[in-house]
Amino acid sequence: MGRWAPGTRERLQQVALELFRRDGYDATTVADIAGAAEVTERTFYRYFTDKREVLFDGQDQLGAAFVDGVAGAPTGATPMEIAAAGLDHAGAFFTAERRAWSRGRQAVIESDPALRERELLKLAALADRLADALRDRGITDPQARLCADAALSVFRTTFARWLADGEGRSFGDLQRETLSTLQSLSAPNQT
Amino acid sequence: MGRWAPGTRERLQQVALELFRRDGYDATTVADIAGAAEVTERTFYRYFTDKREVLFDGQDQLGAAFVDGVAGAPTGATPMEIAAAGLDHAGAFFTAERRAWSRGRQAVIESDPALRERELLKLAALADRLADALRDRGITDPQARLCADAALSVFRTTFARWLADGEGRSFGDLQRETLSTLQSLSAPNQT
DNA sequence: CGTGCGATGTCAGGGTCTGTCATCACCATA
DNA sequence: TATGGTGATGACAGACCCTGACATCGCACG
Repeated sequence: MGRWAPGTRERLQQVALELFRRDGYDATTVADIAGAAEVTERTFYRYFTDKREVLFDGQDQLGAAFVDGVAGAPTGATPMEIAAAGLDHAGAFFTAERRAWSRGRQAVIESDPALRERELLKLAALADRLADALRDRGITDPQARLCADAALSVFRTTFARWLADGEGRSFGDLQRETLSTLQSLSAPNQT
Repeated sequence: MGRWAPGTRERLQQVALELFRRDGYDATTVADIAGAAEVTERTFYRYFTDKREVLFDGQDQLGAAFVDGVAGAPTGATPMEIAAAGLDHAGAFFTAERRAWSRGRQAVIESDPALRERELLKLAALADRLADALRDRGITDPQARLCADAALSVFRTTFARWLADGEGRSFGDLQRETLSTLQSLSAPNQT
């Protein structure tokens, strides 16, 4: 391996987030980020395919958590229960310490349509992985996709609630609550 | 209104789709599209904010159909039934005659990640409109969002099945089938 | 016939992203 | 110590995307 200043990737990510928060995503050029991280613009593009991609990195672990949770679900469970096991397993990522950082990052993402677009693509990729894992559990195709989409919807909703929550409730608790809300959609509308 | 050759917008859209299919999205430049439509590149950007946007136009009508369907749903229905009314109403757009054109367009979209990204954004916007319509029907917020997402998942799945279907089944029939599949996700996994 | 207006053309320029080649630090080996 | 290989980085050049600013042209209206 090369022996240059290690952590170039992490430095770029950190600096990018700071600049985006301070000056806005659009007003920050890739040259700005690279300069602040003391590398060339060209080097930035060696680590990230995109200007946007610098904010979306490490979703692999989250996807793996989904898959692991699904694989570990008890046999004989309903499709939704299996997906719920994946959700529950992935929820461990969102600890109280990470919440402030997540909030800052999410504020940046929601400030620019291009970033929201990329976020949707990443979530779709997560849904694809989850659907694959469900198929491995014997769930056939229209069901696997619908179930994966529903699970990701629960995840997204929970994430938003977790960021907005002022009472320090845990991600897992919120997610179980959201999941039970989903189950009630075919019940008569509550007042 | 101006009196130049009318239909510039439509001409650009048609020409763009043809070029994308023939040469690929990435290999087609905006200058190519504009040239083929006999206008300037600058004019292209007066009609479409984006190179991608030329493929995504007229989703307003689809969103309006969702909203109308939701507004016309019977009172006392469950949230999911209300959303289903929106789905059913929107399904009328997808007639047998439009299927070949939809197939060609979808093939282009799926050929390039940037276009898939934009498609996801448009679908998310549809989900937002649907969620708003559900809130107007008195469905409160976590439910409205989950329900809208579930409905869009049904729509997406149905659309894919409709394009792939070789037996000429109608969009509406397929969508009702998909919807009932969704309802079965909390039932024991069928063999 | 002149004036106003809206669509288009023209031009300049910054930003994103890629290909290509040179350079440099480090490591292994003799 | 010297030498060569390897991988990360720098340095350009260039195509394409997209925008702002101003000029121009065709049509409508009085």
